[in-house]
Amino acid sequence: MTPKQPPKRRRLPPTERRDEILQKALNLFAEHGFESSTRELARQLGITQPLLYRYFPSKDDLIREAYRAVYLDRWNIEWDRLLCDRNVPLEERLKSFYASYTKAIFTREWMRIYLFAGLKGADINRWYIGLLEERILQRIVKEYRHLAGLDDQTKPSVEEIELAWALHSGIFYLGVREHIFSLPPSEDRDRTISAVVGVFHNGIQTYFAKAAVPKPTEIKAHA
Amino acid sequence: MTPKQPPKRRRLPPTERRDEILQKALNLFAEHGFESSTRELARQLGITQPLLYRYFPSKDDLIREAYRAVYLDRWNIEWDRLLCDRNVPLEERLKSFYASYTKAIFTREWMRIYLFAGLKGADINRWYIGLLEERILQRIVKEYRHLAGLDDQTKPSVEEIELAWALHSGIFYLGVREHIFSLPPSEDRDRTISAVVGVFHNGIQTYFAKAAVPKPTEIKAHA
DNA sequence: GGATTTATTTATCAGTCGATAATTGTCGGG
DNA sequence: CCCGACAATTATCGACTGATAAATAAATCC
Repeated sequence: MTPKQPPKRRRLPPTERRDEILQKALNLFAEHGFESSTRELARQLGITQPLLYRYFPSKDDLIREAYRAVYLDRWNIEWDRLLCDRNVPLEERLKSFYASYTKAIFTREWMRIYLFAGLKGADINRWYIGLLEERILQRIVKEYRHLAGLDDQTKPSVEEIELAWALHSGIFYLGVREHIFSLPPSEDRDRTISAVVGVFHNGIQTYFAKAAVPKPTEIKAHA
Repeated sequence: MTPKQPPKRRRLPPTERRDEILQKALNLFAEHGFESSTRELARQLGITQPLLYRYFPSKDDLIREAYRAVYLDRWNIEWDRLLCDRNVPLEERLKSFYASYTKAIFTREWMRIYLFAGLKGADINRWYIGLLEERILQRIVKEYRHLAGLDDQTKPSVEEIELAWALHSGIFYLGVREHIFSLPPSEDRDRTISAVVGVFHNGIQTYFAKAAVPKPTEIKAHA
């Protein structure tokens, strides 16, 4: 037998302890918001509350680190490249992008911290939305303009971006329903995404067809 | 001159005071969440904190009243009737429904309390979503089935409801962007709604057309 | 106009919050 | 084996939380 009792104090290398704290803080913030107490956090970690202050100067710093872990570390730089690959049909590109995107962000931590931060007014949130518009939504519009035989270099109009937003939020809200409102998750998310993208794809082409170079008798479909 | 000073104590009839408190509580909860302190609430009302407890037995009761004011009092019973009126083209019905719906709920109070409540896990939230599915989303699906010449009596499939959800959230998220993420509001909301509904309308008809009674030469879509 | 009612205030309690200073105990290097 | 480094603890502060009981003052009634 090993009579050696586990020591009352578990002494860890600093980086390890720090990671442990951050991870648990992420869980806690996601579950109960940023007003979660440092004492509850310490309790769940099996440590004392003042120890937190050895690794994070203040609770606000801990919150900022939580933001970073959620927003920065989960953005896949492949996404916008994937959307541009014109060797693949656009509808298919969108389906696989949203399959990948939702796989990355449809977690309890990401979804809930994203909304808690939004309600709190954290400006990192507006920054993220800017990134989204620039890298994803504008790209989607440009690809559809190209598909419709329109100029795809000019900046998308406000209305076009709004349409891309509608597609995006239609899919994003699947995660909201699951993780914010605690409704049962979709049985087959990719299939749902497929259907939603499909409907959008058909509808948006009609939309752009109306705006296309008007030939008196016919409208060109696609190149 | 009227030398009569306003009395140090403003004595109000109970119902009036109660309404005043509830209204300010709504503002405060919407802005900073339900952890807003009763002292801050009293301060903004120009009264002392213990007075609140004469009108609401506890803070939780005050929160529940806030829910009620947001969820119950803003549901327009005309909405589902409006969606059924087959004298009006469906696309137009949807546009005017969403113009009316967003006019009712796109307020800072409604939007933010809705999401705060969701994150808190309030079950009144799931109840509201149930209402939405039953009265709005199912109705929309039925109307499109009817339009496509399909049976509109059978319960909508999961996928059909998901498509209605996608439309709904696409529009709902306009309010999220404005009131949760503090982005500038749409310049012309009704116009945006029009475009979104339009795209959906065109897309969904293609979707249902595929499911319609198949002509001999056509091939049925995804089996 | 004095008594009664009751809306409102003052005073206060027991917990909890984030944060700091001083103390303790575990581990690795000599 | 002991000692220094430092991870982790204990003790504590002042501010704030929701809530209660008792005192006060404004309106109403006779």
